Amino acid sequence: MIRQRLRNLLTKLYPDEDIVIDYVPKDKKGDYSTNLAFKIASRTGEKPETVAERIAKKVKDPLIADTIVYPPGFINFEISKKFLLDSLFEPLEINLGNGKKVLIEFVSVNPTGPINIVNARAAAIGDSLIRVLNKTGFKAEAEYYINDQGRQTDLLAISIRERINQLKGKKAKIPEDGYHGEYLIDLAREVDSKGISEVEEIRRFAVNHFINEHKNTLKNFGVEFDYWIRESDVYQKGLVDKVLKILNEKGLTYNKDNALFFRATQFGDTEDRVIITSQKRHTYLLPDIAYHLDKISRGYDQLINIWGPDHHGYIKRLIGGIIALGYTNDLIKIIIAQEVKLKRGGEYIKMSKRAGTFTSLDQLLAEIPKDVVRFFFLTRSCSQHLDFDLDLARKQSEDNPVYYVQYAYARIRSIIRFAREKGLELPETPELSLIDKEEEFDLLKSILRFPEVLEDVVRNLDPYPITYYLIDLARNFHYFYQKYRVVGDDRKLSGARLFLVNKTAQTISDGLNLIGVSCPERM
RNA sequence: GCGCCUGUAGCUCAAUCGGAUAGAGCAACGGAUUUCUAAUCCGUAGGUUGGGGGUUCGAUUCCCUCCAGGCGCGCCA
Repeated sequence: MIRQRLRNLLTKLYPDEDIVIDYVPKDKKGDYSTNLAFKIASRTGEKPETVAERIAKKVKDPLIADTIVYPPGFINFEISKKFLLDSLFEPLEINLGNGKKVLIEFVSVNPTGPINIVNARAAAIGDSLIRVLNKTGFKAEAEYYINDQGRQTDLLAISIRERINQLKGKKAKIPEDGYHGEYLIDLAREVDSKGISEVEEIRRFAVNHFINEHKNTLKNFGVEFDYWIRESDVYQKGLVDKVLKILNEKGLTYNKDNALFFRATQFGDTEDRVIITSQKRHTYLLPDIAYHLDKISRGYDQLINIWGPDHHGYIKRLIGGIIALGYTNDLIKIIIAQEVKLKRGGEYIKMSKRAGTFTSLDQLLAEIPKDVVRFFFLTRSCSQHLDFDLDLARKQSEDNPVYYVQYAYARIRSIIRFAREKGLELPETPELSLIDKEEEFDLLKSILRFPEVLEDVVRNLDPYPITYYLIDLARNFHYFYQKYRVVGDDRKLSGARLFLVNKTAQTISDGLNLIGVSCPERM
């Protein structure tokens, strides 16, 4: 990684400085730059340019072909062409994780209805993060948590029972805070045909039904989980009682109004939280803390949860619970994936699973190709709101940038097939010194930035820069392709270029794979 | 009221930890193919980065304030 090498170089010279390496704008000389001179000058009171000149003289490495100081104090490094060309031979190996074990829990939709579009965004983000982490030396696993106990599944079962009554023409009333979606009618029919009528049994059947449905939907979306953990498992392991005992012993609970409160305010929450209601029912928080204790005891170095924005108020109390058990708060990191707003007919749709007004991922995938959806979700940072206009989705899908990227790949594969027809195979030892055009080097530099993009993704735990990177890489290829031929009369030059574009295709393929998008050989 | 997120070209969005003259795509207009895929490329046009103040050598980025929008604030999850 070139950026890292430059960083190490400067860190050796200035061990106390936090070295930041940036890219140089296209109209300036050089490839990478640092603002180090500004930082030092602001402390010493010198002119940044003077400091920059001094630093520039000290930095020497075969990697650097030239060092240019730009007023008012930027130091730009031009990377040696030989180094750039030699880098093409190196396989992509990035170790940022050192085998660190990471568990990402995401989607975790309640088994009370289909997966909706908002959940799908989290699925795209989480799955991509897993892939990137595993590519960069972490050992990352994906987990899906199922709330198969508690009030929501009670309401589900009762709602289904009432739908059955309705089907039979009996008097039926779905509870106001129950599930009113029409998707339960078919399920009610199925439950009834199996002769199931007791609420507890309905619950069990319905929960399993939705878990299977979620598995299938996610599989169609290209997302697979290593573990499916049920809330009931957490109870069976006795972890809920254990957590309750610990919290009680530490004096972190108290009784008030017939309910048991957890002293969440001691951990920065705005108020203490009920963990056992006056009806002697556990709130979600208690088994959830227990569930996280389970995760921790399975030996992970880092836990990551991806939640929707409606849960942000929940962060303090959960992390509070984890700290209360004696762990540090940096063990867990919670990513809030901002909302997806659905638009139809120019108007926003208010989505609610309980009211039954939402669009499911299955419905979306029936309309829009998976590749387009996944790419689209990752063109926004996690923290950005995202508008999904269903009317325009189809139209937008046609000129979606994902095709721009895939097309570059397909073009290259076509070139490679063409070369083979002409008797030109991909050389193992190409004469890369024949590469000398500006467009060729722009493409080459773009390829070499890939690991740096992954480094950014890991640092911010946000995969969206990959899509922008791939568009840029594809663009650099298309520019090159437009101006120069790969397969021509000069076999050595053709071989070198074939090597370069093949590396491009590999990088595109790697990148698309990291965001769960396919890579067609022909388009 | 409190908390979180957002406001950048006509539209959808970038701008990497505070860097250099704020960039792409779409839409509009004008061009490019005897040769490896035209789902491509070139050109033209498009901006008071919501307003104001502050910190800084430097602010789309950080702080304050105001305006506008979304979401959350339960003994539901």
